[in-house]
Formats: sequence, C-alpha cells, structure tokens
Amino acid sequence: MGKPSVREKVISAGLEIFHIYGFNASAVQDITTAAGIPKGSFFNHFKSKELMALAALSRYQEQTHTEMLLDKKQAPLQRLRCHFEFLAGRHDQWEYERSCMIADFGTELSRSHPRIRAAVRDGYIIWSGLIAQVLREAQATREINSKLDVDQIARFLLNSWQGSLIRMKAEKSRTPLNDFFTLAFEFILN
Amino acid sequence: MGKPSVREKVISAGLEIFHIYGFNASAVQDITTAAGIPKGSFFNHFKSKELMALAALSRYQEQTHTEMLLDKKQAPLQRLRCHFEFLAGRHDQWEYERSCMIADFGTELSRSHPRIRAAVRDGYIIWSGLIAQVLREAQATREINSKLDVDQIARFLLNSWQGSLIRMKAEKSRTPLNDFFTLAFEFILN
Amino acid sequence: MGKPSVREKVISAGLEIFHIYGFNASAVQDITTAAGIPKGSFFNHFKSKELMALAALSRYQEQTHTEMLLDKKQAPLQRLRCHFEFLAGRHDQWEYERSCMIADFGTELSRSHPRIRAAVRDGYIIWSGLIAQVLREAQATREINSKLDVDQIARFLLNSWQGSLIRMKAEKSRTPLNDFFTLAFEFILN
Amino acid sequence: MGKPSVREKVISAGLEIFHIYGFNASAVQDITTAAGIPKGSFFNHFKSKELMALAALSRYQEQTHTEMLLDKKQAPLQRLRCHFEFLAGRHDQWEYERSCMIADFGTELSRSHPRIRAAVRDGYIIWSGLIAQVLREAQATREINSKLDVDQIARFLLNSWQGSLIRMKAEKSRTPLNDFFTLAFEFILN
DNA sequence: ACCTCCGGGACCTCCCGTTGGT
DNA sequence: ACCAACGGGAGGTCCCGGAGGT
Repeated sequence: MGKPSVREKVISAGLEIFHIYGFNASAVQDITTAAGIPKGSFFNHFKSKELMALAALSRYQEQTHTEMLLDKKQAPLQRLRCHFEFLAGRHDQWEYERSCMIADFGTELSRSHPRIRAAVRDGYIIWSGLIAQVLREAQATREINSKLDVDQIARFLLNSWQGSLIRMKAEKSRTPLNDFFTLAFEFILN
Repeated sequence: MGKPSVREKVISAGLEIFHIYGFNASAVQDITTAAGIPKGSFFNHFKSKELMALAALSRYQEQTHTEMLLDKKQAPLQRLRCHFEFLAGRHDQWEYERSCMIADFGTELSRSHPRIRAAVRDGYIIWSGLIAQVLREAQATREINSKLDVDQIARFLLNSWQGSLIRMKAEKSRTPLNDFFTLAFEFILN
Repeated sequence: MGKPSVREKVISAGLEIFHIYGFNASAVQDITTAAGIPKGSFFNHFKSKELMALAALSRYQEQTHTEMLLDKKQAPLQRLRCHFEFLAGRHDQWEYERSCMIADFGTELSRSHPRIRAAVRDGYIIWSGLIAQVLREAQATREINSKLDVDQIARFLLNSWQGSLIRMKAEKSRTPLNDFFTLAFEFILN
Repeated sequence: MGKPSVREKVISAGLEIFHIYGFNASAVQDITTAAGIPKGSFFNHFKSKELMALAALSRYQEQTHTEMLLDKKQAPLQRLRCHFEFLAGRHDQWEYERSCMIADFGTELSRSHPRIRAAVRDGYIIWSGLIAQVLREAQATREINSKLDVDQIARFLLNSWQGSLIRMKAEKSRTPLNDFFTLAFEFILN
C-alpha cells in the first residue's frame, strides 16, 4: 500500500518502455532495469511478457481520462475538444515521439497476440462509444446536426486522430495534430 | 531478368513477411525460408535487415500505384476515389489482416531506425503531395471549393486513411474502410 | 564456495583456451564446451567475450605468482632466478606450446580492444616494477652494481623474457629459455 | 610489370592489414577492399587465406632488409646498429602501433597453422643467423670479445627486440625501443 | 583471368521463462 | 515473495571459399 509495490513499478516502467520502443523491441530486462528491480521478480507478478503488456495497456487507457468526455459541466463539443487537447498536451510533453499505445499495439501485435488484439479492439469500441455519446448530446443541444450518424463519425474521428499521431511521430512535428484540430472539428460542425 | 534473382525473391518475401508480422517479429530466417534461399545468401544482397526493410518499403510504395492519381483520363475526384478503392481492394484480398506498411514501419521503427523514419516521412510527404495535387485540380475543375487548403486536407485524408487501416486490422473488419469512404469524401465535398 | 561456480569454470576453461588458441581463434562455444556448461550461461556471467578475456587475463596474472619476488626469505637475485624458473617450469609442462598470455593479448588485441591493451600495459608496469624492486634490493646487498638503472633493466629483462617465449612457442623448443637464463643473468651480473 | 598486378595489390594490402589487425581479425574482404579489387579475385591468386598470409609474411621479411647486415662497407657492429635503427625508424612512422609481423604470426598462429609456424621458425633462424654472422665478424675485427657464443647472443638479441616491440605496441611508446638500444648494445660490448 | 553470385556454417549476443534456494 | 543463476533456442551478422558465366 504505502510502498510502491513491485507490481506497480513494473507496470509503470513497462508502460513507458513499451510506449517508446514497442513490444518486440523491449526486453523484459529493459523493463526491470528501468523499474529498478531484479529481473527474476518480473515473473512473480506476471506470467508472461504478453500478460504484462496487457496490464500496461490497461493502465495506459486509464491515463487517457476518457471520463472527462462525460463531464456534464461542459458543453458536449467543448468536452470533446478538451479531451483531444488534453491528449495533445501529453504529446507536446513527449515531444511528438510517441503515438497512441493502443494503435501501436494494434499495429504490431494484432496478428500474433489475440488477447492484445481483443484488448485493442475493446479499447477502440469503448473510446469511440464515448465519443459517439458526446456527439449524441451535442445533437440534443443542437450543437451539431441531428441527422448525422454519430457512431460512424465517432469512429472516423478516432481513426483520424490515431493516424495523425503516427504521422506526427514519424515527422516529429505537431503539424498533424494541428491539421486534426482544424479539420476534424470543422468537419463535425459542417 | 529471366530468372527471378535471389535479391528479387528476398524483397518480395520480405515485403510480405514484414507487412504481416512487423519488422521486429520477423526473423531474417523467416524471410529466407519464405524466399526459398539459404540464410547466408541474405547478406550477400543486403548489408543488414534494416537496409532490406528499406528496400521492401520502397517496393511497397511502388505497389501503391500512386501514379494513378495523376492520370488525366479521369476527373480529379474520381481519381482520388479510384485510388483509395484500389487500395481497399487489396485489403479485401488480405482479409483486413494488414494495415499500411508505411504506417506500420513508422509506428514500430521511428524511434530506433532513423533511416526508416526518414523513408516513412518522405513517403508521407510524397503521397500527400500527390493527393494535394489532385485536390488542386479538383479546384480548377470546380469539383470542390477553391478556398480550401488542399495541402492540409490531403494530409488529413491520408492520416485518416492510415488510422482507419489500423482499426480495420485490429477488428479484422471492413467497417473502418467504409467509414472512411462515406465520411472522407463527404467531407471534401462539403 | 563449495561447488565450483559456473563463473569459475568459465574463467578457468577460458584461460586455458585463450592461452592456447588466442582470443580471436577461440569461440565462446569452445569455452563453454570445455567448461561443461551450456552456451547460454556464458553471458549470464560476462557481458561479452572481451570482458571474460579480461577476467581470464587477471586470473593468469595471479597465477604468475609475482609475490615470490618480494619474499624476503631469499636473496634478491635468487628470488629473481626462482621466479623465472618457476615460470619456465610451467612452460616445460605446457611443452613449449604457450607463450605468455599477457604478450599474446598485447600482440593480438592492442589495436582493437583498448581495455585489454590497458590491462596488458598495467600488467607490464606492475611486473617490471616488481623486478626493479628486486634489483634495487640487490643493489642494497651489493649483489649488483649500484650504478645501474634498475627500472630500465627490469623492463629489458621482462621484454627479453617475453620475446624468448614467443620464439620458444614457434620452435616448440626450450632453447630460447636457456638462452635467456644464460645471458640475462650474466648480463645483470656484468 | 607496368600495371601493378592484382596479386601484387593483394599482397601489399594484405601485409598491411594483417600487420595491423592480425590474421584472425582480418577478413579476406577487408583485404580485397583495401586492395581495391573484387573479393572473388582473391582466390584466383591464392588458394586460401593462409597461403596468402604466407606470401605476405615473405614480403614482410624482404622489407626487413636484412641484407644490410652483410654490407661490408660498414664495420660489423655499426651494421648491426644501423639495422635495428632502420627497423626502429619504421616503427616511428607506424607510431608504435605495430610490432614485428613474424612474432605476431608466431604468437597467433603457431598452434593452428603449421606452415606458418614453419615459416616463422625459418625466419627466426635466418635472421638470427645473419646477426650471428655479423657478431662473428665483429669478433674477427676485435670489436667484441672472441669468447662469446655469438649464436646464442644473436638469438637473445633478436628475442629481446621482438619482446620490446610487443611492449612498445601495448604502450604505444618508444621507451622499450630505447631500452633495447641502450642495454642490448651495452651488453654485447660488455 | 576475372568476378558476380552464392552457400552453409559459425560466431557473438540476447532473451524469455524456469528453477531452487532464501 | 523474492531473486540469482540457469538454460537452450534463436537472433542478426560475417566469412571463407566455390561455382559458373563472361
């Protein structure tokens, strides 16, 4: 409780390492070294590297703070913008060297690790579901046109965001994020 | 010319293997086995796995047939649609198990392999440049509004496409592609 | 303590193998086979072949028993003679098939392995320093002329010894050793 | 004749490469690259790397210019001094980064390559034979004591020289050479 | 005579996961 | 629960030498 448990240290170091270098390029040893624990301890807490990656992915999703999408204190579209700006802020800090870990894992591991693929898919569904919900509320408040297919738009927005992050990482430049903010919001507002 | 050179076999097997499993998850031996050549021959033709990946990426880009974007025989927007439909057709064949190799490499290797990062970046620039060019022609023919910032839109379209492919791969479903066709083209037509 | 640790087995097998075949001609596998351990274990104990060679060199130096040079129970020059005769005895056992590992490593690795070069240099300095010390004591006891530059002579003696060992190895004959004993001691006694 | 034959280029490049890096650390490719010829040509001229090393060693010995030891125009001991000073001059140019290739090959290859061992042994015999001859002449001219065993002294001198070169290389310093000149000549002059 | 391409074996290094002792 | 030591199976790379066409 008080002391950061070994398990905790592994997850947070692993999250970082995986996010930066990817799953296959990261050795268990790299993670335990970063966590400051002996390598042997790793497998006391996680049956395998894959299961540990799942835990890290889960932690990553918590840190996405999607709950702010449902915060009724702000107008729906404002929430949406805040959400993406919150995320963009993290990428600023990371100096555009990391894309979204969900997409990273999806790209790298969909074929080989079914459980990770499932987690990625669920992540997509939940996340775009929340965005769709926000858009529905925006229809209710007439911020956007009520004829739109909000589920489809939510998926499209999220996909565009993810794609923008990958280009951002390759170019080490904020431009793709700016493109997203300019065009994605213009798009949903017609 | 006549005989499929070893080099050729390596590139085409490597392209396939890398595209399916990713760079780090593919062993040189997997590639040489698929190519039906002894492992030792690999390094007669490529100084390293990385350089071979660069060649495969290059080959992949050729197979994207972006030249069709400049084919004056069709109206600009029609060309754009054809282009993405051509690509979508390949993903149909691949049963939605592969995303775009440019984005794959960007995601997995941007941090660790500067030369690949550069190739990915160049790929993005060239590709979105071509799309921008098509859009410019579409402005000239009044297919789309002449006030739009075509460079920005081109980047955004491409990013959305890439993002859609990743989700497609994770879900093993065509839905993200359909979303893209519905919304992206609606978007540029206002 | 009780069980001969794997590390210990590696060092002693490696010392032997390196001494006989040289660094570059010895494969890690040769060493692990000789040590009777699986190859994978090698790198649990040594980060690299080079670092393991450094450990072996260190062990080799211990086995040179230079401490006998300082054993006050014998007259200085007697100590010197005993020291070289002790060494010569080992070469007899080795059937003149091995020269001095310090010189071997110096010859083969000075250019390519700075850390080994440094260890070799330090080995030379320490060893000839001890010899110089003995000579100084021999000056005090008037066994040898007090005007001599003992540091220089010590270096020269050691170099001659090393050179003799190399020729001995090439000829697989004790002659160079005998030459050394006859002439080197005659030399310091004038 | 006119054009430096391929064989010639290989020998001179190989001599250099072997001398610097040693036999096992030098790849055939390194040599052909340095020689500016395609690798395939190597084996047209030499059956194996070992045989080529033998040729290089032979060339090295020619460049030692031992014939100057027999040049009657100078007094015997003067010839000896000139000879070693000629050699020392080359080591100055090489910045003390190379020892004697004969000793190098003896150290590294005596155990594994019988033909090279034989060549090394012959080299030693011939060379010390020449030195003995000079010393004999020095006895005739009464430059040195006629009771000395010139064969033994010649071997000892050569061994000391070789040992000095190895230390010189490890220390990258001329000191061992200076030690040799001071003490070896003092020694033979009593 | 030349030289491109080829081949297969080995080399150093790494890595995931286990085991056994504390 | 912890963790040092271990294990064996690749992983990427290199390298000597040969085959076959020019």
